[in-house]
Amino acid sequence: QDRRAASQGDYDEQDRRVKGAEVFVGGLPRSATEGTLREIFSTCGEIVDLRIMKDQNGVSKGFGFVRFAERECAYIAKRQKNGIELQGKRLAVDLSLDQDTLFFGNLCKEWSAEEFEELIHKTFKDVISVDLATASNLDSSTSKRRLNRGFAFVRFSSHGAAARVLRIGSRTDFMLGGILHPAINWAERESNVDADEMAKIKTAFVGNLPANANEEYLKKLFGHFGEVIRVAVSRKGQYPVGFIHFGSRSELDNAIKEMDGKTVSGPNRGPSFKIQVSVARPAVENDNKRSREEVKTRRSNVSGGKPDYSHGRYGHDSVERQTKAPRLSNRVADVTDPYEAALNSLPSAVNELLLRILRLGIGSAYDIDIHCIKSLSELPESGAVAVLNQFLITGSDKRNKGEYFLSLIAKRKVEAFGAAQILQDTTYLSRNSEIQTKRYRHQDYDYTASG
DNA sequence: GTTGAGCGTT
Repeated sequence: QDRRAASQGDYDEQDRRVKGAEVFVGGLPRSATEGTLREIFSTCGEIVDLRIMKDQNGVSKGFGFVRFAERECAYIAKRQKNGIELQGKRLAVDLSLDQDTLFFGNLCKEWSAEEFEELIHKTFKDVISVDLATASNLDSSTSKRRLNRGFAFVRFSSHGAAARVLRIGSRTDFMLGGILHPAINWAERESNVDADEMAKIKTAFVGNLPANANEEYLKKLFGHFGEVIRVAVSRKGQYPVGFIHFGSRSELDNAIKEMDGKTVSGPNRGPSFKIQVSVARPAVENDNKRSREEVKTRRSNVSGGKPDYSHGRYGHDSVERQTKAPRLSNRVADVTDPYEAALNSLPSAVNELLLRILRLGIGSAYDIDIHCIKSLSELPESGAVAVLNQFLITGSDKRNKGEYFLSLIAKRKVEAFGAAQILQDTTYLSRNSEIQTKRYRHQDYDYTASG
């Protein structure tokens, strides 16, 4: 047990060291194994972790990840291996997105940013940053204490650290600050569902069910938590999953608290299993039936607008999401206005985000002046999107918004510049040969250990 | 061909 604790600690150390050192490998032939990957990439530097993603049946999905001991190795891997052929297929090698940020929803709106940050630091380790969505001017009419918007983004020192928190935090008894069960997810995997809507969800998602679980069985299990309006079992996947519609949110919260992670006996006193209960994801509304025009009007009439779950740190939000996102503006473009022209010259995703910030009053055209926009346009689209998302969340309570906006841009530019330097730096080639001759003991880390 | 688990029907 001590050894396990120690190795967990080492793992965290390792995690931190190798940040940014992972490559994504796409275009793998189905037959390629992890051994194949290792063979290919071991010439780039020391590999500390590598995996090929597979479906439930263990069939390769055709892509994988290789994590190196050093960041430089990832660049080398990209240079050396991107586009090479493997069994007739062209490999795609790029720096991995290496997600390390979690979305926290269903938070207590009374928490101040400071309180929440402290709470997060007390509850989890390896926290890098905490961004609680603060109120924009939505509630400016009320004189009472400013409420937060009920969601936050928390960044961790590594994917592994974030994944552990996701595991722990989506479990059971897990109550943040002892009072609520937060909705935790990977930050950029979420769609455009607003936090208020999320808090209204009264449906439980029930997972890890045995194959013979049915509606009746679930009804018996969950009936006494309150009013059960409807129970549904879906058998689309290889195991069934359940949905329990409760009469109120508190009944749902209680059911999660009591049931998630519990060992229960299966249907007809079948073998027992660990049931998993969580807040269901919001049902996807199908916009197809509704005309685009209707959507536009409906959305633009919502005063204040709604927060967006997509953190967009990497600015490559799915096209699907982009097309679903409310198309802004009944604005009449005035092309003679240089400010308007600068706005229009931005990529559409950037333009929309910026318009949203202006519309929500998180920043004004006075704060985000034409200089800011020019500076923003010098960033790659993904960087600009990231800056705007960051501003969207943290900008509203900043004193000098224009300065803050520019500082976010500057940070991005330094990052971009730094990366370019690394790529052009020839010294890493000689370092590479050093790395190759060094022999490290490869350690297998226990991903399943739950701190 | 960007994961890390799983999310449907009235």
